[in-house]
Parts: sequence; C-alpha cells; structure tokens
Amino acid sequence: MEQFKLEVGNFKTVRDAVFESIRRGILNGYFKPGERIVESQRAEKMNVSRTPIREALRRLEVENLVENLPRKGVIVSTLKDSQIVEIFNIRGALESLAVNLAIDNLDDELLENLQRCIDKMSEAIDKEDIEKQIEYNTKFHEHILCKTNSPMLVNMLHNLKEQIQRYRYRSLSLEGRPEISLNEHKDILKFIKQKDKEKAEKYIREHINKAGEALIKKHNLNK
Amino acid sequence: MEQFKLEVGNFKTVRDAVFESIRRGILNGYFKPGERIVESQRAEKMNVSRTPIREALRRLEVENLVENLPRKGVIVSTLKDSQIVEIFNIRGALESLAVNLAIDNLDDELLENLQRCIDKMSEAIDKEDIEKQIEYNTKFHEHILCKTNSPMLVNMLHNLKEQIQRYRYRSLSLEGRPEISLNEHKDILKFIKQKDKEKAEKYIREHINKAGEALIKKHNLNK
DNA sequence: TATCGAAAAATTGTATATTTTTTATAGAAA
DNA sequence: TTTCTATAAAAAATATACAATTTTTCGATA
Repeated sequence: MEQFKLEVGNFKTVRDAVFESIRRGILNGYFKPGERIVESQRAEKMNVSRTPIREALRRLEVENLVENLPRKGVIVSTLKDSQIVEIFNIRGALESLAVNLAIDNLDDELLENLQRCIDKMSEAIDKEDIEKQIEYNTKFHEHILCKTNSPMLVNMLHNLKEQIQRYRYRSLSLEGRPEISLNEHKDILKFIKQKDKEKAEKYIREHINKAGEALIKKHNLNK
Repeated sequence: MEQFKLEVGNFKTVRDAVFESIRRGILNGYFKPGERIVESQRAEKMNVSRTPIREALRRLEVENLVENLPRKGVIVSTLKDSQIVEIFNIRGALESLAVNLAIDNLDDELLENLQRCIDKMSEAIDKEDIEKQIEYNTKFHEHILCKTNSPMLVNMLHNLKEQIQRYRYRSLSLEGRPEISLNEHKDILKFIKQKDKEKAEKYIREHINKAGEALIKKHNLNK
C-alpha cells in the first residue's frame, strides 16, 4: 500500500493533489487515527515542497480529518465516543432535513430509484451479501440528497460521513440487523410516497440514530 | 477603519492572527462580497510574508467566507439567494437538534437564563431599542447551545451564522415584527419548560425560517 | 475607431532558505 | 539512580526566491 507517488492527474494544483492523496490515505486507514503526519516526510515521499503539503493540511484541519497542535505538528484526528455521538446526532438532523426537502421535489424518478435500492437490498440479504446491502443503503440516501437541491447540505453530510468512515465500522450499521435496516428503509420510502414529511423525518432520524448506536457499541469493544 | 496593522496579541501563530484579522474584516464589511483579496497586498499591509496569508486564506476558503479561483485568486464569497435559503434551512435543522439536546440537560439555570433574555427583550421593545433586542435574541439561542454538550454542533451553527452576518441584515430578522419575535421565544421557552421536544423543535425551526424569509426579502430589495 | 496580439506587469503556485520552537540527548550535580 | 541543565537535533513557522500563469498595456493593423 505504498501509494504515495502522488498522481497530479486531474488536479489543477499540486496542493489539491496532495490534499486528495492525504485525505484518501486517512480514509483508507493508511494513516491511523492519532498517527503523526510530518510535513518534511510527506514532502519527500511525494516529491513536492512543503508549501503545498502545509496548505493541504490546513484544509484537512478545518474538515476535522487532522488535528493541528500549534508548533508541534499535525496528527490524524481521533474521535472520542462523545464526538461520534455528536456526529450521528447532527447527521440525523441533516438527513431529516434532506428528506423534507426531497419531498418538496418529489418525482417518479426518485421513487423508482429508492424502490430499486430496496429491491437490491432485499436481494443482497437473500444472498447474505453484506457489501452489496451497504452499497444500496448508501445509494438510497444519496438519491434523497440528490433531490434536496442543496449542495451545502450535501457537502456537510459528506464531510460528516467521512469523519467516521475511516474507522471502518461501516458494516456494522447493519450488523446483526440487516432485515431491520431493510424495513426501516421501507418505512421511510412509504412516508416519502405519502409526502408525510413529519413521519419521514422522524423515521429517518431514528434510522440514523440506531446505526450510530451500533457503531458506538462496537467502538467501545475495540479498546 | 484602517485597522490592518495586525495585532499578534493573543494568537499563538501569525497565521492565526492573519486568519482572525481577515475574518473580522469580512464580517465587518471592510472586505465586501465579491471583492478581491490579493496575497501580496495583504502581506504588505500586515507586515508579514505571503505564507501565513495563504494558509489563512485556505482556511477561510473551507469556511466559505472566501472563494478560491485556482491561479486567479480569492474573492470574498457572495451568497446567492438560494444559498441563503440553504443556510437557513440547515440552521433550522441544527437549532432544532440543539433544543432537543438542551432539553435532555435541562436545569434551572437554563430556564432562568432564557427567562431573563425574554424579560430583557420585552424591556427593549418598550424602549424601542432594536440593538438590545437583537443582543438578547442572540443570547437566548446561545444559552440553549451551551446546554447541548455538543461543541461540533455549536461550531457548525457559529460558521453558518457568520456566513450571513456579514451581509449586515441582522437587524431585519426582527424588522417589523419585534413583538412577534418575542412571542415566538416565549412559546419556545414554554415548550422547553414542558420538556416537549417535538413542539420545541417545531417552533424553533419555524422561528428560524421566518427570520430567513425576512432576510431574503430584504436581500432581494438591495439589488 | 475597433480589434487583435505580443510584450510587460501583476499575481498565484511552488520551492528553498532562515528563524523559532520543541524535543531528544548527554553530561553534571544531588 | 534520579533530576537538572546545557547542548544538539528535529520540526514547524515564517520569509524569500523562483516559476508558471493570468491580466493588462499598448501599439500595429484592418
């Protein structure tokens, strides 16, 4: 996994390439939470100067993927339990807003997409294909986001998801309860169809909260 | 208003001082939306090199106070109507989460603080002191935030408020409706007292939305 | 006069050098 | 041995230098 030759590829600037590279490194688990990231080392590995490294780190800092201890250096940020709770609470509130907005822009396309996701999830459960179920779980929520007409909201949720994604506990949002999760999605879709904002919001929030609780339980076991 | 001598004062690093200085400049209206911020000019004015300026700008960029056009430069970001709507929707969702959490941690201190804010608002209305009413309006919401036990949530709301604050339409969240606003706060407090999360959330969300609508109306007049 | 294009100026992006701060190491005193 | 201080090494913070790109200027030409 020594992938740090830096592909400047599509990026306009080196700092963007650096940002994306380090970001991926954190999300992949190449950089572990708490691990130090030393500017000069990165610069050498990536064959660039320290300037773009620093600017990328400043950005990762605001996005909460790294922590900056002034005049000490940066480390990959670690999440405390309480912060995981915070993130899931916020996600719940924002996903619930997302459903609300999506219902305003409801059309057949969305309903079809959501139904397809549910069908695929159901298939996945039959085949005991957890990865696939996760995939369509994710897509389900993305389809809703698409209809919110709110790039800012999409972006915020994206950042929040990234912050926990790197703990690689994704799968456990389903663990032990794939059927329950499926039913939760069915309920949500039902209320979207009925344009019942109140219920749809309530159910999606609870759905997120449950996933959060499962993750925290697991997170506690691992230490 | 030529205040750019840069007070390194409390700040640990120059880049933090620069960040704070430019940020204040934007919030004050010293830098107008759409206005360009040129690195070398800032560096000269502040008597520092371009390096800390650039790092501060990268941070302002993620916080949405400036926009970066690669290899062109940065401008103070301008908000489209649709973005103002987005911000108020998100604020509504997050403030509503805030009330929910605050009710979990409800104590006499909070109730007293909120009641005092309402009393002061009422006084302010009698004296037709809009500034004072705004002050205690703000404090009302801050007291709620204090009890959420969620620094991340507080921080996100802080950033969202800053993005609109610089348009200096603050006052209009009340304009023409000081008494209505007061009553909205009274209702919210009432439901907090009753620990009625559902109603408290609903009312605070509507309260935020109304403020948003007023601001957008004004924003449209000014162009 | 208007428009095109080349040279010049300005500005961003990246690299390197210098300064400052922190951390590690080694030796002296208790 | 432990603890303190002095020194050396490492790393971040800042400054400066250079390269690449964009914008501006301004004259030549239609």
